[in-house]
Amino acid sequence: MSNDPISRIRRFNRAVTREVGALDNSFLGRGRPLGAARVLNAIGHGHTDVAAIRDYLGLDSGLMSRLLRGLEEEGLIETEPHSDDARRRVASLTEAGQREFEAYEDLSNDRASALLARSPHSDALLLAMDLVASALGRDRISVEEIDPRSEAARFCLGEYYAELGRRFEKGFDVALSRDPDAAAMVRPRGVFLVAMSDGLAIGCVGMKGTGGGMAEIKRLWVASSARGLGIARRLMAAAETAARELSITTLRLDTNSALPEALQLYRKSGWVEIDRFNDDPYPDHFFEKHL
Amino acid sequence: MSNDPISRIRRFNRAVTREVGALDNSFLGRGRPLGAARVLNAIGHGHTDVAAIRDYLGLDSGLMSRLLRGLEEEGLIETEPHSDDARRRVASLTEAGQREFEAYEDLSNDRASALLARSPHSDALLLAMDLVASALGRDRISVEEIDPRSEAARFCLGEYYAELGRRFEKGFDVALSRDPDAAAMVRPRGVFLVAMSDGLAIGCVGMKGTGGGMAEIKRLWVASSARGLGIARRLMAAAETAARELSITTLRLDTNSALPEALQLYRKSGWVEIDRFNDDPYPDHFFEKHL
DNA sequence: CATTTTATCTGACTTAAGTCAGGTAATTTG
DNA sequence: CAAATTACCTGACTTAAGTCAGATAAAATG
Repeated sequence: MSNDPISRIRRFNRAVTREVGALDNSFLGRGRPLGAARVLNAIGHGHTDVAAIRDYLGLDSGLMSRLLRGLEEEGLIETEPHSDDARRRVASLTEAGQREFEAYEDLSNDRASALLARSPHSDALLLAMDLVASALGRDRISVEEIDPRSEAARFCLGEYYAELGRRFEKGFDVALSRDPDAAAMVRPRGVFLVAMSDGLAIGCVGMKGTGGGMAEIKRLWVASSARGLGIARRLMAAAETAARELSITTLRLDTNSALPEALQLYRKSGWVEIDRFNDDPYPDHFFEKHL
Repeated sequence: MSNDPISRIRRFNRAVTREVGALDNSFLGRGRPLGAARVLNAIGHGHTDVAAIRDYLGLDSGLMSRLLRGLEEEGLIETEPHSDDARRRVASLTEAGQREFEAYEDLSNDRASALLARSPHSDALLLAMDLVASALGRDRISVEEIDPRSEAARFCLGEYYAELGRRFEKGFDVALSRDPDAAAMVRPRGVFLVAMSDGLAIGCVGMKGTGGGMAEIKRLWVASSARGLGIARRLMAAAETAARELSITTLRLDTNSALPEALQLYRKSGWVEIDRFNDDPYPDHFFEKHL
């Protein structure tokens, strides 16, 4: 009765509603009703099209219109007709609006810092929060193509190397491995894909063109807090789609038996094991797939 | 920028606000404003005193009064003066009110089940939710004395034995250990204490009187999702307080080196290591503390 | 026992949020 | 190019939520 799954979820909801309730109040305390603050926030976060904001916040068009007029009168935003379609309007922050938006952001950040500061074992708490957020937001996880030298990509690679270091008995040193240079993972030679969940990178995969209709899959990683959501499968599928677009007909990859989930995924999705095709010291399994 | 702790907490808040927002709507859909539904719920959950409800929900006394009249007119609740103090009023559910309250409970349970059903790896998700709920609710964790044969106590003991099974190389079989009989952990011979966090038992400790001003500390356990919150320390402190009340002057306990956190706690809190005092096959360390 | 305090109630108000029926101007469609 | 559609705006309305100043009756206080 007190420890069954449903009670545990409801307990979680109660605990979090309290906390989030307190966090929602950060919208207050600046002398502006919640509706107006939400619109200001939406604009600050890049929702400029009035219809997009209305849709995002689920507002009636009449209410939306009034909220926009209110923010305009406060001198926080400006609106102008859309350049392509004069019926539509686009909103943007004025300088004062930008400052006000940042003040709200600071309030939210302060709440988050305060929560962190009063939590011991904050690493475990953050991991648990990541897991919950990824599970709740699983329908909104997207796979995006980014530059392998970008911040999100470097974050993923750092986590990937750290994971290998933990998994391999003798650790992992990037310098000893054949580090694929980033330029080979940019179109038209290859691609680098990340899985994004509400702004956080939770997985990645690289495809490195090697010439002659061939490419190698590298750096497949999924955050431990996001496993079991089918993300590796989605990343691999997206990589194969990109490969076809780039007229690549044969994909190869190497991996290690310390990564059994990866081995299982490859075997289940049409890859066939082949002989060693490089002298990298880490891998002990080699696969190939014809597209 | 996208993977720092503060961003991760804010991502968690966004994800959970969506979910909880959807859950809050379970209060709607029954043709009753949120305020009235919250009061009905509070009464259903045992807050009968009007002042207590007002305090719990943070409502103005005027508003509270009107909400109560509304629920009374709907035939869902009844109020009567408090028997000790006729200024105060106590509210209770009518039969119709009880049914309505249960309908709300069912809606909440359904939402929770739906979340569970669409989540793979629900064990990991539930553990993460427990951890977050315990961390957010750490200020509301209480230590309570309960019967060692009650459901909450048996849940704790089950988790404790499972934990020993995982920690000990050769597993753990209760039958081989000197299972303290429950009667020895009830006043006046001893006590059994649990740590409760918003309705969930997250830790326990037993004290078993052995006669002659002596007692043994048994079954100290804290849920993995609630470690680092100082719960073991609070449980032990509460057990010592209870021991003094029961005129016990010497406490003893046995433990195992596979439980290093426990060993460290005992050493830091005034326990001294002594020679083996029983022939139980599991323990390899023995401690004593004079009160 | 008169005074003060406490718990609740009532009436008069305000604000926020949302709904709905037109209205206007730009754009799309047949 | 007339008719329909679309995007947004405006005015009139409703509901929910909350605030505040007394009113009332019971209980506590000196």
